[in-house]
Amino acid sequence: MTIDEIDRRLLTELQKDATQSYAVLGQAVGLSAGAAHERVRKLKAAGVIRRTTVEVDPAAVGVGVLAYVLLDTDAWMGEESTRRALRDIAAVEEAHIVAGPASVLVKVRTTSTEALQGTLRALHQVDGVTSTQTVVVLESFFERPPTVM
Amino acid sequence: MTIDEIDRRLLTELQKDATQSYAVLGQAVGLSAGAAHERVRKLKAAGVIRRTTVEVDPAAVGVGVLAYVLLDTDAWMGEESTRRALRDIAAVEEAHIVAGPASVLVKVRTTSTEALQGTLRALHQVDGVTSTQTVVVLESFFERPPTVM
DNA sequence: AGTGAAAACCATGCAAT
DNA sequence: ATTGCATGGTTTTCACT
Repeated sequence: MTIDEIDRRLLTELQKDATQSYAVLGQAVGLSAGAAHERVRKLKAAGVIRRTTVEVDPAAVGVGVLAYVLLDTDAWMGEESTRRALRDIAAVEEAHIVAGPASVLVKVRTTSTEALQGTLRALHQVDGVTSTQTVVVLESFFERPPTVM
Repeated sequence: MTIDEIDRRLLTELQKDATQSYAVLGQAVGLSAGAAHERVRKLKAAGVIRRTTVEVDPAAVGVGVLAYVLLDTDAWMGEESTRRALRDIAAVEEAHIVAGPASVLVKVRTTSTEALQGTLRALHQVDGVTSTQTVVVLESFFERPPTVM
């Protein structure tokens, strides 16, 4: 799908607040409500907008500990089984195959440092994982949606 | 704010799809539409729900390169000026103060590896930053919202 | 806190351009 | 592809429980 400047502005507006009416949204980008609606419909159909969701305060729902864990491995981790194993660990919020010394990077959120330890144990038990390096977050400056280029 | 089991289920439902009507949402948790609405209103007022937003496919909007960068520093980075300097770099999606060898971890998304290089230069120019270690993502397994505990 | 209903508002579909 | 309008559905409010 081809995205123009108006689409980009619509996406940025919706990232800020997806509860806006199409009338307001259209005004923000210089379009009628109907036209704004039609463009957003197409952005959803094309998968540019994956879903409408709520951003939850992690600490408020009991997951106040954040850490990034590098997984060193002795096997190729690009298989579906690896993906599933990581997805089944609820504390794992992101998982990426990375270039460089370690081969997998995961973002982990837990209720406590004790629970973090439990998650590290679970990560060690994933097939192919030989060791882990953990970076614990002390304070988050910000987490925001990707910039729409 | 105190969050009970019904709130947790509402939050999980809304993370999956925030366009659901309160009638459907209420049914999913065994509540009337009015009661579901009132609970969601309180969750928003208390800041448990930070905002309603759209999840955009990064590649579709031109930011297909993802990397994590560890910043080594020779000064305390917990100041507002540091926060601002990092926030002003559009490619920086997350920034955290971390324990361990490096003191700041940032998540970066760019249009190309050339643009990534430009972002690394910008990060080097932030006050206190002495060196950077970059981990480039080759493939993302998944990125999902935090689990509501 | 939850229910049920009324009123205002908005999304959605369509005819016209 | 955008506009303006009609309609059905949804949010929002309120009196009652």
